[in-house]
Amino acid sequence: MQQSIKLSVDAVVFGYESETISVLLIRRKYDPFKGKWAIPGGFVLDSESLEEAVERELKEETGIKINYLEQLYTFGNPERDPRNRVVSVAYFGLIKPSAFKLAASTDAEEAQWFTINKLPELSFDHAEILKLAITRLQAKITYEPIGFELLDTKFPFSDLEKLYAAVLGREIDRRNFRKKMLGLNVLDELDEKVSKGSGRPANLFMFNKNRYFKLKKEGIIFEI
Amino acid sequence: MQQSIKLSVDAVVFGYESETISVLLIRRKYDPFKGKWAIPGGFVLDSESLEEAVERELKEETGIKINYLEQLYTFGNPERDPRNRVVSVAYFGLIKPSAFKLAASTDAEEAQWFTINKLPELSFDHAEILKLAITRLQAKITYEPIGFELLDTKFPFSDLEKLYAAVLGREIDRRNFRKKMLGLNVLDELDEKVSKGSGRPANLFMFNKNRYFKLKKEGIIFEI
DNA sequence: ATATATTAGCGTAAAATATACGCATTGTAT
DNA sequence: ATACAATGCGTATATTTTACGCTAATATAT
Repeated sequence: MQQSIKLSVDAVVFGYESETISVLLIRRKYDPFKGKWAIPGGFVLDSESLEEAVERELKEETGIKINYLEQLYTFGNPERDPRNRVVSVAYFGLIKPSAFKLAASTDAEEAQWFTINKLPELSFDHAEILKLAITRLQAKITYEPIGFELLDTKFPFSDLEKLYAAVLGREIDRRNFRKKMLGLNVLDELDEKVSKGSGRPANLFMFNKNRYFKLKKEGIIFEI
Repeated sequence: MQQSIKLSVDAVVFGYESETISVLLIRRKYDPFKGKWAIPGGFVLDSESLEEAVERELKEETGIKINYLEQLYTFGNPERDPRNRVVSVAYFGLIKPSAFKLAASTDAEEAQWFTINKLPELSFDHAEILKLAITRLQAKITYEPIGFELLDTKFPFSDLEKLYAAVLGREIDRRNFRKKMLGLNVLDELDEKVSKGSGRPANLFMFNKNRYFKLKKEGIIFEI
C-alpha cells in the first residue's frame, strides 16, 4: 500500500484576561496562506507522540508553555489543504495569564491574541476548528473543572464567576453560582484578601486538585 | 520534511440484541496479531475522507452498512503498532438488528459479535479504544437520541427501556423513564400493537427525527 | 467626617425536576 | 375461570434549581 497522507497537529489555545476569552493565532510565514492568520500547528515527527508534537510546535511558534491540553477532533477532508493531503489532529488548550504576557512579547508580529468575537479571516479549515473548540470549551467547563487552568493559582471568587460568564456568553447569578461552586468542595478558601479598586475586598480561593480527584473517584461529579 | 507515518481508521460497532450490547470484532488474517481478534479497520486511501474509509473497511471486512457513525478519538502513541508508526482515527458506530443477521452470516469465521462483558483478548491498543467507546456510548445516549439507531424503526416502549438499562448497566424505573422519554416529545405512538409471549400487548413507537431537529433548533435538549 | 457607590457574601422562599412507589389494565397460559 | 405477566397511568415526597432580598466591607466623592 502506498499512502502519501501527511499528518499534522493544530492547537486552539484559549486565554482569559480582562473578562474576555482570547485565542492565540500565528501569521503564516510560508505558502499556502502565506501572511494569513492560522491556528498554531505543524507536522508530526515520526518518533513523537501527538501531544509531544503539539507542545513542540507551540513552543516553536509562540513560546508558550501549555497548562491544559486535550484532543479536540481530527480533520480529514481530502480538500482541506489545497496542495497535499493533510490530516490534522486538532487539540484545544488553556493557559494562565502569567504565561500570557510571555507569549505576546516573544514575537508580536507572528503570534497574537484575538478576542473570540473579533477574529480575522483564517487559513485552511481553521475557522471550523476554532468554532468546534469554542463549543467544546463551553460544554466542558460545565462538567470538568478546567476553568481554573485559565485563572491564577489564587483568585477571588468573582474572577471565577466572570470567567464562566465570559465563556458561556451569558449572565450568571452570583449567589447561586457561589453556592453551587462552593458546594462542590473543591475550593480552598485562603486567609488572604485582595482589594482591586472600590468595594469590599475579596477572599482568595484555590482549586484543590487532590480533593477533586478524590471526589471524582467516589463518583461525585463536578457540574455547574 | 520526510514523514513515514501511516494513517488508519478503526470502527467500534455496537449492536443490541436480546437485552445485551455487543461489539463487532474481526479475526486478523495477517501479521501483526495474525489470528487474533481486533476492531475492524484499515488504512485510509489518499483520495477518500476518513468517514468514507471507515465505511469502506466495514463493508469489506464485515459486510455491514452502518446506521450511525461518529468520530471517537485519534490514537497516536508511537508504540501502538509494533512494526510501523500507525496513527489511527477511531470511530464508533451503531447498527440496527436488521443489519445484524446480515453481518453474522457473511463470514462467521472472520466477523463475530461479542457481548461487551465477554470480550476476547484484543490486538494493538484495541482494548483501550473499546473501553473509551463504551464510556462514550454510555455518556452520549443520555444527551443525544442515538439509542434509536440500535432498535428497529418501530419498537415497543419496553425495548427502549431495556436498551437503556443494558447500555448504562443499571436498572431503570420503568414509569419514570417513560414519563421522561415521552415528555421529550420525539416519539410518535402508533396504532399498532405487538404481543410477545405473555402479558399485555404493547403499543409501538417510532422516533420522529424531524421533530427532534426542530426542538433542538429551539434550544430544547434531549436528556435522559 | 459623612454620605454614597461598589463589590463581596449569606440566606430564604418558590418553582421545577427527579425519585419512589401503588395500582388498574389488557392480554396470554393453564 | 383463574393465575400470571407485562403495559400503562397517577400521586406523594425529596431534591435541585431559580429568583431575589439583605447585610458587610471598603473606596471615593462631597
